[in-house]
Amino acid sequence: MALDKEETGERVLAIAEVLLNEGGMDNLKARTIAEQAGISVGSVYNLFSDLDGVHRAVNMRLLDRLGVAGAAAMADLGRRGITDVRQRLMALAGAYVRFVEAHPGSWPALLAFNRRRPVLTEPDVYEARLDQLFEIIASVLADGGFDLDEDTRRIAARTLWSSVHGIVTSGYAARSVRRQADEIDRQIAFLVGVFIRGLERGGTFAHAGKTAS
Amino acid sequence: MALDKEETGERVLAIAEVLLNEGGMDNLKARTIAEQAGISVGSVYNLFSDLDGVHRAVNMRLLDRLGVAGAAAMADLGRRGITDVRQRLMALAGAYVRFVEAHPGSWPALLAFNRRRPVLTEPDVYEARLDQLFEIIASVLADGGFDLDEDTRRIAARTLWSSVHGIVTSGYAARSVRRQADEIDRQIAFLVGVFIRGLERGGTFAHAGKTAS
DNA sequence: CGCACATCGTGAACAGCGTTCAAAAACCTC
DNA sequence: GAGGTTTTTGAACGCTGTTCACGATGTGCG
Repeated sequence: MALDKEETGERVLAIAEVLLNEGGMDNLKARTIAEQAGISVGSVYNLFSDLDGVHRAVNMRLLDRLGVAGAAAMADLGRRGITDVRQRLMALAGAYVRFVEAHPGSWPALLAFNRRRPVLTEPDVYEARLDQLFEIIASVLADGGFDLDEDTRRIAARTLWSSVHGIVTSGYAARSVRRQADEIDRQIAFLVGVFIRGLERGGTFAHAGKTAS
Repeated sequence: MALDKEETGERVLAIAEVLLNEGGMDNLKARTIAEQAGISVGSVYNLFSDLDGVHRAVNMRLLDRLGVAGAAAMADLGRRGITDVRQRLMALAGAYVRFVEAHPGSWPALLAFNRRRPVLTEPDVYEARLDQLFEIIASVLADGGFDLDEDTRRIAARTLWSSVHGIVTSGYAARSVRRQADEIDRQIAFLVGVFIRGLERGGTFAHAGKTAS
């Protein structure tokens, strides 16, 4: 008819993302996509192998957008001449919080998706996009004058990311909706504060992970 | 027949947990439960309102077991006369890691379940069980000689929990299966180390969560 | 014991889902 | 326009959660 294959694919992805965002994973239905895109069910399976394929593609877009958000937050601070480590880390965390808030259904769906398909979905692509974020965090830490070797910086960056991620996801699974934002902000501020203080003290962090048997 | 209602319910829950643990949420099917429990599909709906109801009940058992695991880890250390904060926090984190490893399907299913049903499932019961864990962490912090007021201790405990939780969940969604355990252990050790150092420095942690607009 | 009533277990039936695939339509190429 | 190729279609299949009339099973009472 009018649109070529790629264009229709983009439209399907846009529709799929809205569906995911509004109703979570359960809301991503082949028939709904087809109807809203003005194509038949079969055509959806012509463009993508699976509904999982559609979901994967949406997830890629989300990860890209998250990377852009993080880089933009850093660029913004750079433009304003802010180099304070705390402010930069808080800005990154804030960018993540805003990103999650802007994607209330599709981001949880991404997390649930990864949980459902353990390692079957080549994680290379996923991890590559996440590495971009780790790089940003690591570079902030590198500029903080903490005297960390590269390996420690790598662990520190990933630990920070995982922690913020945990705070946000635990926070949104918590009780009242009103207190969520407050609780998340406080925990993030606390985490960043403690983290910076801890790093400033220097010393080695290489302790074996083994715990009581 | 032979078993009374409650007993059959327990059997259903045991079967449901095995199903969840082996195949995740998708593996919890009414017909499978009925077949394995030797009852009819309708009877499942007689014992529980929904499949969600079954899942909720399984989740309660999991949370109880997690609480027991945490308390047991503390009791073990107490029995051995270990009062070092680092060791106690590492033991708690280790207990959580082992718990997640022991429930490779049902624990992710619990997390995904909470994500799917935002606040509809009265969170009171969930939160009450989690509060038990926060209490344990907070009491460890209280014994650490950190000079924290109660509110700060509360935030610190929840932040620690959320962070460890984030590390574990991010870790198991990562690339190679072999490196997962190592990466998780290293991040946890790093987090606990930095946290303790940061707390030891004292000072106030009350910074507004507001970031760059 | 017999009868009425309540309770409970049953599985066929329904609506909805992801996915497939023979056929139809559309599109090329000569 | 004919012949061949590609794309689109939607009916059909097997599976899912959930329901509900029906029959079985218990329970209380005269």
